[in-house]
Amino acid sequence: MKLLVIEDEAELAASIAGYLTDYTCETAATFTQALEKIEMFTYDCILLDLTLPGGDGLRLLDLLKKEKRNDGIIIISARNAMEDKITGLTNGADDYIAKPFHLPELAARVYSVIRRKQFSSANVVEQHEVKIDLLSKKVFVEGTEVPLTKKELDLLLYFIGNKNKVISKGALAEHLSGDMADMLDSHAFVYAHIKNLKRKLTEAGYGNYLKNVYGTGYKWEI
Amino acid sequence: MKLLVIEDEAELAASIAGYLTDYTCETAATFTQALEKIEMFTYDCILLDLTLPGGDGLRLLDLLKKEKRNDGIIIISARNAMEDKITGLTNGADDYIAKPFHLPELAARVYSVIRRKQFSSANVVEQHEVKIDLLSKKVFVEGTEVPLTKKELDLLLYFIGNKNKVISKGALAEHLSGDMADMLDSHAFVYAHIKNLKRKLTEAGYGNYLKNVYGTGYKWEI
DNA sequence: GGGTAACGTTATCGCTACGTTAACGAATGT
DNA sequence: ACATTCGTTAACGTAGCGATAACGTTACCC
Repeated sequence: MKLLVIEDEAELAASIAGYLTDYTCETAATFTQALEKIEMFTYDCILLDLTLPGGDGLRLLDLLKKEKRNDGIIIISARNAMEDKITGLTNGADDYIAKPFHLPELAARVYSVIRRKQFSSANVVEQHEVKIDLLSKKVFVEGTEVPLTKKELDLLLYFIGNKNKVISKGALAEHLSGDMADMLDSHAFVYAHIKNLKRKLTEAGYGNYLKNVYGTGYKWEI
Repeated sequence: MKLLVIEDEAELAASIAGYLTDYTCETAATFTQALEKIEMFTYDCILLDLTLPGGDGLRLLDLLKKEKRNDGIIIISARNAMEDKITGLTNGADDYIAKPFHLPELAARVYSVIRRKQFSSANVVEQHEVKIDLLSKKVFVEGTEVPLTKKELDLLLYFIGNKNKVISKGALAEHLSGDMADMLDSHAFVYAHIKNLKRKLTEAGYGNYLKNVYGTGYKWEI
């Protein structure tokens, strides 16, 4: 899996590349640099920062679509630039994430975009003894169905997409509620969903792979 | 059941193939590739994108009809290209779907085309204890007729064509009204038709296979 | 190593969003 | 004009959500 991170803030680009270790990440810091890479290679997913020095990021998007490329595209942009969001998505971007964002959140979106792209093989997600049918929204542990609520399934997919990485409670809260503000809030409700997810999985005979990291967050350790 | 997806956007072709798991899907990305496949094999249904690189999609349609082939044909084309729709249908296509479309919608049309072809004389769809005569638009459960309205029948066929897949209320609303905008609206009317369909089927002694998935949609689980 | 404070776990519960159902006026077709 | 069907509305039932509080754990400090 190959990713291209088009981002002029070197620090941010580096942390993204460092976080998404399941993928091979390349980076581009300027418009021309990005153009060169895009014309040279294809990527499974392209992270595109719209505020790019040396050219408008949307022009890159247009280019990709005009060439009928099927690289997945996730727009990265400043928090309140809502117009960008709309323009970006109608122009063919697959997803959008607002700065500042949290890396697990980004990872989940990248995972989701890539999964959507390969709809054929990935409408069933398998991880160890867990099988998730994304079309019927059913979850199986060793063949027996485990009924999960929407939020529990959301959590499970989030963890599987970020396996072996510690996710902060705040990031989880934000992902579940879809609300940026929840990053700062109490997060207490996350406990409830984590608890229920763990309980349902263990009751179905699945080992406890969802572990707490004291003072930091949770991780799905496989 | 064999399908041919003639579509140059690889991502879209993959999504279609991945969604229509009840059929064996082959894909063709160019005019010549499509031509080769068509001349080599016959298909139960051919999905034909008219905006095809390397030749006009309508020429493929003409070819199929000149050879008196009876592969079912569904035209895929850009949303507002209404002339295509008319030309396509008068030239012998069996159905038409506008881009961008939703996969359940496509599945329903594929299902419908194949059934129509397969039972061109009898024209009967059977699913479990449900029997649908598409010509007289009559529905039978274990031999006794169940009078359904147009929308209820439409719903039933939609669900049968997308069995075991969760369909969002929005997609159902859009399918029933034929209006893209209904994807976002209140969808309240969907409740009414679902309720009536369920009532009529259960009153006729049919098990309840139409299930709600909380916060997500409905599915026909068989 | 006890004490303590911060963090994590778990069960309970009211609230809200969602879904169900029935009734009715609007729209449609014959 | 009539009957049928459609989609809106409102009242009701329910599942899941997230807050709360009581209880366990972990880490840290002396």
